[in-house]
Amino acid sequence: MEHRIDRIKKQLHAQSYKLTPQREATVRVLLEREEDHLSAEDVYLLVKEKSPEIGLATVYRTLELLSELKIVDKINFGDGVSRYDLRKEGAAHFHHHLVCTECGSVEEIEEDLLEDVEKIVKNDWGFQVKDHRLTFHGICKQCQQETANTTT
Amino acid sequence: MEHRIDRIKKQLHAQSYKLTPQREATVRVLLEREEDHLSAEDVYLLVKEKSPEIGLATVYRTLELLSELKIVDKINFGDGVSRYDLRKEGAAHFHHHLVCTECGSVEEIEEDLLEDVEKIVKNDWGFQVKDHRLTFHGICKQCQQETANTTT
DNA sequence: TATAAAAAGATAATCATTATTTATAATTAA
DNA sequence: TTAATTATAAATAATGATTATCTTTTTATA
Ligand SMILES: [Mn+2]
Ligand SMILES: [Mn+2]
Ligand SMILES: [Zn+2]
Ligand SMILES: [Zn+2]
Repeated sequence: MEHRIDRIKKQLHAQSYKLTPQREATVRVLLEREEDHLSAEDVYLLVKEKSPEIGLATVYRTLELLSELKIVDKINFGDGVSRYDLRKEGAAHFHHHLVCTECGSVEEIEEDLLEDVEKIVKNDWGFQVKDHRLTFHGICKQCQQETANTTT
Repeated sequence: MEHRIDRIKKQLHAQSYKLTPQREATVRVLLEREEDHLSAEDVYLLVKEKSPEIGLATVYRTLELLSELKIVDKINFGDGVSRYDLRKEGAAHFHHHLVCTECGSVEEIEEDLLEDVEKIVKNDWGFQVKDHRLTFHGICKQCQQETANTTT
């Protein structure tokens, strides 16, 4: 945890931004809930638990800043709010998501899986890929099993 | 054009919805601007040119309905508005997009390209894929050339 | 034709996000 | 150190996309 915070601190300093107490509190929430996909409001409420004096606008500003620095990725699952997701340490690309249309669960895939596709995009379209967003919609393992059980 | 309209009419009827004049006008705009990625507001303004009496809420309702029937796909490029994209005829999955971070252009890829990835998702995660969203962010061919020209 | 249901129009309400304005904390120059 | 300068935060107003509501119109059905 402290190691990750230090790393992020350095990334901020490299662009001459400071890791203020409010920013640190926000980053800590993101680290603590790394496998979740929190909205700005979610982050705000969680930060408030430890730092009740923080303002919502500050959380928005911090998330915006962290997005610019590619420390977090902004993602949209189509439910009307943006969600913020810490980039995995040292990852060049954003990771992928499996969204279950039955139960709403979100699983993460850290493996790249797109090397071949990116080669095709490069060769056939002449497009130089910098990043990507890949989300699969479907039915998660658990929901499949539950359906199978109900049917039998 | 008329053929596509007929097809969509049947898809609506199959779910006991009607192709009202307002819905038809909306669908015609989507067909005429098939390679674009229009927001609800964009669609509204274009429909108004031919059918000035239509209301914005009706356009929203129609786009929502067409989304439910998988005639259009709702997509979000992170600029604060939802965009609506006609699904290619007979396509099982949504097509892919190349978004240029320099000029903002959006290219479409109709080829699937994800067969292998979906197999891995199925086998390794037990996730049954129903649909997907894949967007690459990067630099389009033209912008690359312009940069090259400027440099030389 | 009378009645019921579906859809549309008009517009108000909601709500996520952004902008603004004022206050506070950190840096820098004198 | 003290006085500017700058960066950041807090509070809150404004914006703008989307949704909800309420009334009217159109379409289907008895
Ligand atoms: Mn994630
Ligand atoms: Mn498209
Ligand atoms: Zn599930
Ligand atoms: Zn470009």
